[in-house]
Amino acid sequence: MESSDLKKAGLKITLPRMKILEFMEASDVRHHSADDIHSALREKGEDIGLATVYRVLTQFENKGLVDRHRFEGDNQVSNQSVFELKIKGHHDHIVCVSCGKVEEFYDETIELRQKEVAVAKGYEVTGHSLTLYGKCPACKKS
Amino acid sequence: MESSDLKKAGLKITLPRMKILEFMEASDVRHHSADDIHSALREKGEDIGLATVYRVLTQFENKGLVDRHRFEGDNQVSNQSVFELKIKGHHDHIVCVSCGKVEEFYDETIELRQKEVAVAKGYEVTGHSLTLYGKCPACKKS
DNA sequence: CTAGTTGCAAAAGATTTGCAGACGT
DNA sequence: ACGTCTGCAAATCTTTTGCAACTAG
Repeated sequence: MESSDLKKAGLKITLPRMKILEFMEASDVRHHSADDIHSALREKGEDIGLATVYRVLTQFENKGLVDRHRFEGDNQVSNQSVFELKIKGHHDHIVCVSCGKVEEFYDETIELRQKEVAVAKGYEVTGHSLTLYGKCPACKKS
Repeated sequence: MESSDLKKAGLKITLPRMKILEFMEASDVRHHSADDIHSALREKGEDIGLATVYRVLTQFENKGLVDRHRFEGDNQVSNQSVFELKIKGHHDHIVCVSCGKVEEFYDETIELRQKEVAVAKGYEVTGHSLTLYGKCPACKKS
C-alpha cells in the first residue's frame, strides 16, 4: 500500500520516501518530528540526511499524505513541527503537558459549531486546528 | 494601569517593559510578533534590542500577562510566534489564509464540549488552542 | 538518457544566552 | 549600593537551499 500511495501522489518511489513512510506506518506513536524520524532511520542503519527527511515530509504534506502540526500551549517542550500520516479521517488532538503524550479525538458537535462560527463571520473555512492541553490519567497522580 | 500590572507581576518597571506594554495596548491589531514590536519601537526612536523584546515577552507570558500563539495551517506565512495581551477574557482565533488578518471569537458550546471530551478521556484540562483558517469576506472575492 | 532525488555543507530565520555595563528602588 | 535589567554579539535550534553526484523510470 505504500508504493501505490507514492505513485498516486506523483512522486517517484525512492528508498528514503519508502523508509519514511514505512517508519511512520509501523510506529505505534502517530506524531513524529523530522528529527525523530531521522534519528530512528539512522539507528536502523539507513543513510538518510535530515534535509531529505524535511524535503520528503514537506512533499508529503503538499500531496496531502501527512499533516504538519505545531503544538503550542502551556509548557511547550520543543519548537519542532510534528508530522502525522493522514491515513485516518480528520481529528483533533489532546496533548499531555507533563509527558507529552498525544491522543486524538473527533467530536461532531465541535466540528459543526466551528463551521457555524466561521460562516457567521463571513469566512469561507479552509481548515482548523484544535488542540487541548492537560494532564493525562497517568500524569495526574504525580 | 500599565505600571501597576508590572508591579503586581513582580517585575521592575523599566523603560523597555513599559514601552512594549504601551505599544501592545495602543495598537489596533492585537497580535504581534517579537519582530513587529521591535521594529515598531525602533521606528519610534526607542533603542530597544530584539533580545530584550523576546525576554520581556517571555516574562510576560510566564506572569500570565500575554499569550503566545503559533499559528499553523494551510498556507503558513511565517514561523514566528505571535503575542497578544491577555486583557480580555479567553477567546479563540480565526485567521485569514490570504491576508493574514486575525479575528477573535468565543463560543460557549465549543468551550463546553471541549471540556467534556477531555474529561471523558480522563484528562485534567489546563488549556487549549483552537484556530480556524479560511478566507475572510474581503479575500473571498479575489 | 533525463528529470527528479539525495547527502552534505552552508544559509537562513527565529529565539536564546553570556557578559559587561546601565538602571530601578 | 545591589541586584535586576539591557544591548550587543555570539550561540542555538529548526528548517531550507545550493550543488554535484546519483537513481528511478
